[in-house]
Amino acid sequence: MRFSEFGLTTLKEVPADAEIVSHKLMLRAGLIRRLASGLFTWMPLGLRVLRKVEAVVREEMNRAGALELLMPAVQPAELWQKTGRWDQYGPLLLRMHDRHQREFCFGPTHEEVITDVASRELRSYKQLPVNYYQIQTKFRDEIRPRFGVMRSREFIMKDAYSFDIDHDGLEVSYQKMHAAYSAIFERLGLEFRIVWADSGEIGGSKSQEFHVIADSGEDAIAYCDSSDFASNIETAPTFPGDGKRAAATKELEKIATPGVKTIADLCGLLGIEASQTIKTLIVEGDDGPVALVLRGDHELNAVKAQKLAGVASPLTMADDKTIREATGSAAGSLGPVDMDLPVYIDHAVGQLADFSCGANEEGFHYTGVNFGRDLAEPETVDLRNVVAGDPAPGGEGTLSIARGIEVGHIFQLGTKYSEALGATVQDQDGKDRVMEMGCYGIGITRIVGAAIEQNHDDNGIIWPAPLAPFDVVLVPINMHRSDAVRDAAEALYGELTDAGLEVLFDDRDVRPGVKFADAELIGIPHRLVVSERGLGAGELEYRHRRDEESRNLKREEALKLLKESTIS
RNA sequence: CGGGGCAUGGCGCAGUCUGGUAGCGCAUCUGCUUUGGGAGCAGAGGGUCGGCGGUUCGAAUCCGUCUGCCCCGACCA
Repeated sequence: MRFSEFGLTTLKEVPADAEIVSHKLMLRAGLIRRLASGLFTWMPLGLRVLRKVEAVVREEMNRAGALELLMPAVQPAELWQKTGRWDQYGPLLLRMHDRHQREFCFGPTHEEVITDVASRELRSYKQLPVNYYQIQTKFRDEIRPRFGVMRSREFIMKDAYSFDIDHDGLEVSYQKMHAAYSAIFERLGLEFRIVWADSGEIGGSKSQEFHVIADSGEDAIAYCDSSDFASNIETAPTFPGDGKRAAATKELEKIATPGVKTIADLCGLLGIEASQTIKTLIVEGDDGPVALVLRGDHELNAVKAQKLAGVASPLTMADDKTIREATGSAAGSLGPVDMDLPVYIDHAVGQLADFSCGANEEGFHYTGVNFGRDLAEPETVDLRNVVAGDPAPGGEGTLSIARGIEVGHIFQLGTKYSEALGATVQDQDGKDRVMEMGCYGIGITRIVGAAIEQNHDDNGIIWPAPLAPFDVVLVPINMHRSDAVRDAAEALYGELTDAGLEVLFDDRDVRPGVKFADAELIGIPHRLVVSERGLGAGELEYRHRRDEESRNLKREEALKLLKESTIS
């Protein structure tokens, strides 16, 4: 491709709305342009990268025996009503009407449609197992689209769905996808981690996420430094303490704490650590409000809390009025002592002695609170997010926390959808059996952003070879004044292209600095410079995007190196 | 959806408080010079200042209202 014909516009300055580095670089390098909130056009350069991701995903899915098909993006409401998700999905689902006022949605995912397809297509256990996949545009009307392509409303997903006769079969299909996903992210050159996850809205039992490790990631993941345990922080468990609680040394004392509203206020006033305080949160419950009690320095885990008996799901914090009616006090002065509500106490709180908490009276707190004396001995539950240093499951090692970008997710769905939509096959005995399903997603567009988060420097993007929009950028110096340079560059362009390399030939009549800056910004792995100086010595200048320095190579050496390093 | 902020040539911003002929940088176009790390000089084009309504002799500026966008919280590939 000749740069002069490629229509690429790069930016020196970044639009003010870009927050994270991948978003900025994607705009500056001309990969994407924004149309509206959460909607992006993939410009020619960006589309080349997107196609590379798709190609790798497609190859590995095919290798794993999955069958590509393509379902409609627009789906009839009836299917969603049958599975109950028409009502459950809420505003995330983009709904619309056709001219006959029939209801449709723009598919945010395709469990309903694929299960309908499978129920019509699959008759016999002999047709199983089968795994259908597609690469397609989805739409989710996200509450808050952000970070460019990382969390857009319209995005491209590879979604796959497996059908098996029984759970053992599902396990096999699931493990195949586990292996295929690992192969995909390996090939894409990404540093990733597989973590246990909550299956959330989609439903089902077993579920794992594939995270690209990056500080800008929206998810926190907990992993063990001495075992292979890794989990989304949503589901990483905490454990009851060893029961060795310190003995009470202080008397219960009620003290005036005017104006104290937060844990930080309380610690400041009393000169104690947050870990010696507890906080009491009031949430909506099935039969009135419920109190959740955590150590002052810990965070509530919503996924865990909403699974507790009597707690409303999704988790909803009670409003001020409800709190006042239920406790007689305002948030900021709450505590479990003499609290007349169902109370759940976190494991870590059960380990405390001589702690401080609100007195359920505005402007007053207790200090020297102890279980077994001021409060009943607690039955504790797992309520909080793990923190670095917590013990890992299995009893060995401790947890560390990292940030991750979720680029893939695999689920064992079981029969939730096949049951609802009557997707059955006949087994060996001629009896109808509901098929066991798995579903497997990869965020194609998100991968592009995630790859940049992991591979960039101050000058721009550094594409891993399998994602690069071009293999080589060919930079002639002063080509428009030197016939020798022009001829040499044209010849190289032809030769490299004929050898099957994807070459970006920067034939623009601009100063060398501009070409170098653009080449680095858009992140082409190999750079070959043709200059009069080098030609005199029979040499070309080669530099890899990751190299510090360039080196001079004989023409034939350079060609050989390029041809060898880009064989895929 | 709750809380905060922003909206002025393609992009980044100033001007708004204190109403009086819309400005700067980048980008674009023309010419000359320059040519190994985002060139210099000279010139040019491009904005009904987000929409609507109001106050005023006069509104980018004041008031009202609507819309869009961004950031912080609950969702997910």
